[in-house]
Amino acid sequence: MDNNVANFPAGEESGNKEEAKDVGGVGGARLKAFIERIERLEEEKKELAEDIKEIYAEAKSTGFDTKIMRKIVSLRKMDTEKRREEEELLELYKSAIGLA
Amino acid sequence: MDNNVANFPAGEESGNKEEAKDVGGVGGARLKAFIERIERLEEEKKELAEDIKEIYAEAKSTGFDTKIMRKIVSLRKMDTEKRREEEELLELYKSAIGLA
Amino acid sequence: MDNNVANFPAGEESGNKEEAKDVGGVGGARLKAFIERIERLEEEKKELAEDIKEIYAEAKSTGFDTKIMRKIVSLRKMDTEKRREEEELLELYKSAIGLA
Amino acid sequence: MDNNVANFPAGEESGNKEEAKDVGGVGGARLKAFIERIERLEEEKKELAEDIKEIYAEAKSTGFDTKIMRKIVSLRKMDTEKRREEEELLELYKSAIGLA
DNA sequence: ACCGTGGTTAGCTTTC
DNA sequence: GAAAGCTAACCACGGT
Repeated sequence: MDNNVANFPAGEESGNKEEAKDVGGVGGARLKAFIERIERLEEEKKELAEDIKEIYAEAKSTGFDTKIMRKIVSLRKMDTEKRREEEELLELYKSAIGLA
Repeated sequence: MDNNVANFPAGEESGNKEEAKDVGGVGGARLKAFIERIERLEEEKKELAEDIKEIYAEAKSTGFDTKIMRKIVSLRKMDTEKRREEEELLELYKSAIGLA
Repeated sequence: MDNNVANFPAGEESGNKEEAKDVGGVGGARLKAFIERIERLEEEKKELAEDIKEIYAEAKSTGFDTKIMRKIVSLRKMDTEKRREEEELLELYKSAIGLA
Repeated sequence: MDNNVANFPAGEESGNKEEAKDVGGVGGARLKAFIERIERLEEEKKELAEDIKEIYAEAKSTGFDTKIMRKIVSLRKMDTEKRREEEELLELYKSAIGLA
């Protein structure tokens, strides 16, 4: 068994092998679509990262200490995560004692 | 309201240091605004990361090998970056010879 | 002898470059020493990881739910880290207002 | 007082479920012991990681390129693992032909 | 027994 | 040049 739909270099279009997994055919098209969607999202992600950087820069030019700001953001994130995990733990307890 | 790490202990308002950053005053409000903007963007960033994960999952369930896909995306990104750097270099050349 | 990835191709011993990092000479010996120290420590680290695994296994065979245990450990670690970060933040504040 | 995540909400002590895991009773003590053993080991693990970092730092200050060093360590590890797997395979062969 | 998921770790990038 | 945060590969575990 192999899921080699994604096999590439693929010279000739012909069905030179019954194992040929649609290289360059519709599978290739689908793959391309997937990859382009991913790339688009990664592009957006990168832009957000840059926006964040800019905010820090702006804050800094306003006189704030970015190191402190980062620490604050980090602590608040930890709070959030902690609460989330505590809720998960509670769920876990409940299912452990058959209260799920 | 909840965990206001961003609310300051804020001792004396006085300018005990000419670099004093307006602790607890209007500066606190501005800081809070900055931090919330940052948190919002980080939230969006996280969502995008999840979207990307989902696409990989979808592709996988279609039969594609995600490890290969990741490699492809990575390679294409390198191409992009390389091209971008080459263009920057070209700009540099142009400005160097007064064609900016 | 076996896998001497750390043994250098090392051509001429000569100082053909004043930046030369002593390739194949005494530098090689020092490098080897560094690498072996690292490998030893990584080995110990690996053993600790295995010990931890064993404890979880033992706990599991005693009837505990390891998933819950892992969550507890994780939460307690977060507490520790949070406290540490809060102290750092305090220091940061102090130095920011010139009380360092 | 500190963060006793490990203390249980612990409702009825009774065996309200035959699957009940002794919540809050002697099981709690055992659990606590397990968790503390784990935390101790993880602490040691962390210290080793720091030691390793220091060695890299020291090597760097001696003029070595840590990036290269990391690659070497990684390659040697692969060698080691490969050899180990080959030996396992050999053992397998031996037992297969009754030479175990 | 395998797959999928989540956690861990190491390496890279960027900041100070 | 050192330190930290972010990202991406890796691995181990639990569930099906």
